[in-house]
Amino acid sequence: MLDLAILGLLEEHDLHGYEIRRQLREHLGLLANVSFGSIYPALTRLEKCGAVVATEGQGPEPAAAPAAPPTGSLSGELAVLRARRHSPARGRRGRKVYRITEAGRQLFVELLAGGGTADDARSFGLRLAFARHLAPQARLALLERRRALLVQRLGEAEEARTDLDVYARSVVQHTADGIARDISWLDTLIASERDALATAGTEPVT
Amino acid sequence: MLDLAILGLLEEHDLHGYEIRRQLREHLGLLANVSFGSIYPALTRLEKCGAVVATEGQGPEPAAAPAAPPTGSLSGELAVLRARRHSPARGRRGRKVYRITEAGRQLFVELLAGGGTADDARSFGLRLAFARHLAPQARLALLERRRALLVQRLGEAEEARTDLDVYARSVVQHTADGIARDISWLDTLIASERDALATAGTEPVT
DNA sequence: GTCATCATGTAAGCCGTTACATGATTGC
DNA sequence: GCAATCATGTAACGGCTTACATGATGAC
Repeated sequence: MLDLAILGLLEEHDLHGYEIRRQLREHLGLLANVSFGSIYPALTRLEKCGAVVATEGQGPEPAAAPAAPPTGSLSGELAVLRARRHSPARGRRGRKVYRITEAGRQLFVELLAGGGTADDARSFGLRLAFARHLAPQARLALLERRRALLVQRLGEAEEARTDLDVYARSVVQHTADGIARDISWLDTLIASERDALATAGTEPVT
Repeated sequence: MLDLAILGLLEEHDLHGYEIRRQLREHLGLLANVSFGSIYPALTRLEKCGAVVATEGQGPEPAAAPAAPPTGSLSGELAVLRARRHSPARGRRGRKVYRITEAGRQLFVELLAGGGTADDARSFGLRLAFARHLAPQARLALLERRRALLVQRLGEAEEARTDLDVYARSVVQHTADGIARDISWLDTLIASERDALATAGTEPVT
């Protein structure tokens, strides 16, 4: 799951571990408190399996900065600014900057589409947050798979409507309501995906 | 966290491991899929530290069944029925039936009140589900602590309102809405707790 | 010169999972 | 006799956390 997040960030721009962590805490509310103890080993692992390469941060980092405007990714630009902020002097210790490879991109899409067996809400939220990188049909599939799962859960939750005291009942009820809410959220997302797909047929997107 | 759940169930009636698992899957939607691989080690651990004792399931289980009506716990009675259903012949292999001890009860209340550092939703849900066993003020404290935490989280989520594409934004937004919803749920619970406390002052409960 | 921040990493441990091994009882 | 269910346990592993160790850089 962390792998997915890391690859997702690297997909947009090269980063070093420390920065990855900050980005995670900052604009992905999910996966706040990930710690270095998770990130660095994950990066090492990803490097070992060829999904990323470490470019030793030498030179004035020719890859990330110069081509800033056309990326369309504001967060990318922010990251560059932040990275630059303190580095007129350059170098700044080891600072291993990682870049995603073609293999990494493949792995990313695979994880994104649901290859991993992870079923939890965080996992799904993360996938959806990066859904832009997914093909429209894959995106739709992701949403519908999740929807089906939640519908099933809701069914189970309702069938478990046994006795229970006030507090337990309240918890169960609130949880069930939450699932229902998630489902209708998914419904709107699915609808807009369908729309996009339909209009794409008649009027191709740029 | 599992300890808490186990102690909570044992608080109401003696059970063996297999049955504990079923009860968890059945009417606690949270903590479904807990597996034997977790439960048995947990029971062993709890036994070792004196929180529960294993009564070897000998004899016609004199503790659980005869005193059924006054428990007020419907789920308890169901469990007894289920346990009896297949056991006119008695014995049924080892079947270690566990009973909670005084020390266990203490540990339970401690865990329940929030001694453990666990901050996640499941942990809280579990605690609240067993909140009946908590003193009114402790219950209120639990709710308010949770509320405070969620308010803080919500603040962080809103401040992280950076760029982000449609999908990521939707996830963040949905998450934030969920937190807001949780908070207002807590508000109703807190209000009714306060009510109960206030009326208890003027008109003592039986 | 010293403190905060940036930056990378290792080690130990927790808490849970899956998969495996074992065996009794009951129903057909 | 055989399969399903009940019942208990062990072993290996996974993923993430905390705490620790290290060191460079820049601000004051």
